[in-house]
Amino acid sequence: MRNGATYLTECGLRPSVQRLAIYNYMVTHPTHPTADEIFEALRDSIPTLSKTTVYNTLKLFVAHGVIDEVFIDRTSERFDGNTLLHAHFLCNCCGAIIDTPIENPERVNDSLPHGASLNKTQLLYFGTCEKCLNQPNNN
Amino acid sequence: MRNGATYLTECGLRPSVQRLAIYNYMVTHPTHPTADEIFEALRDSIPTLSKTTVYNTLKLFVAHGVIDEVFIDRTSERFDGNTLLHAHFLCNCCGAIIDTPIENPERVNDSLPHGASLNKTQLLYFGTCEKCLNQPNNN
DNA sequence: TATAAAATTGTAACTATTACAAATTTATTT
DNA sequence: AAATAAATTTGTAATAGTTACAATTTTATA
Repeated sequence: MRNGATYLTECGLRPSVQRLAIYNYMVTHPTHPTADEIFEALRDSIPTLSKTTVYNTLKLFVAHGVIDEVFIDRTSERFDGNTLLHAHFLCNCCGAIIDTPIENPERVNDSLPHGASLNKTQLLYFGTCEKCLNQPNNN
Repeated sequence: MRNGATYLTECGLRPSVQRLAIYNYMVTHPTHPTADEIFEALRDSIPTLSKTTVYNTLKLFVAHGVIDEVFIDRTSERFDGNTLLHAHFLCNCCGAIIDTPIENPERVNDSLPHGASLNKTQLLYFGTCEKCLNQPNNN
């Protein structure tokens, strides 16, 4: 596992206590957490932590390519410590966001508009996950 | 072009003046408008129109499959009168949302999680459109 | 025509996010 | 080491999109 402080420094960001905690939370929780979830998770270990800091830091991380934002949930911003290309599946039943590898990554950007330059691709699926399908109550 | 009133009726929705106006706006404006844009565009012809009605109607349309919601813009809900599978490109420069055909539609759902059932797919691109690339000021 | 159901409306509330200025921490210079 | 400057964090208040809700209006049914 990559050293967080070193990595933030490499990305041009000073590895403050808050930034490091947020970064470490992201890489150890591949659950696409919201700012509020991160804030609640870290406030015990950093009692002075402000929610504004969490928002600012996440935005800063996205701007520096440290993390990604996933647009799969309109109710809250969701962040992803894994910046490598992969697809996301949102289960409409349990709300889980599941990562999946993209089967044909060399083809996923074939549908760009003519002449456009590309910064980011998101392949999003919405449906019901296997677990929920096997729980008869939920259907 | 499909008759709006007939289509709404087929979808189990009463074709009120408001619903018909919103539906007609959607099919004649493939710009992925927000609720507010639709409200502003229709308030002249329907002076009593309420923004709540626009929101409610759009949500109702989505629930009945009359239109889709596109998750490409986190600042506002964006709606799409074209419910056939296609990709979306958001230009970070001018804000335009461009439709593109999906080149290999038979492969776009290959990356589903194991055992999951699929309701909807969204293939989103973010970048700079050809027009903005050709305007040196913006780069 | 009377009654019931559906749809619309306006206001107020809600929630996620951002703006901003003050306070704190960290780095740099003297 | 002390003083100064820069960067970061913090808390509060504001913003904006969306929703809840109850009242009103419209449409359908009896």
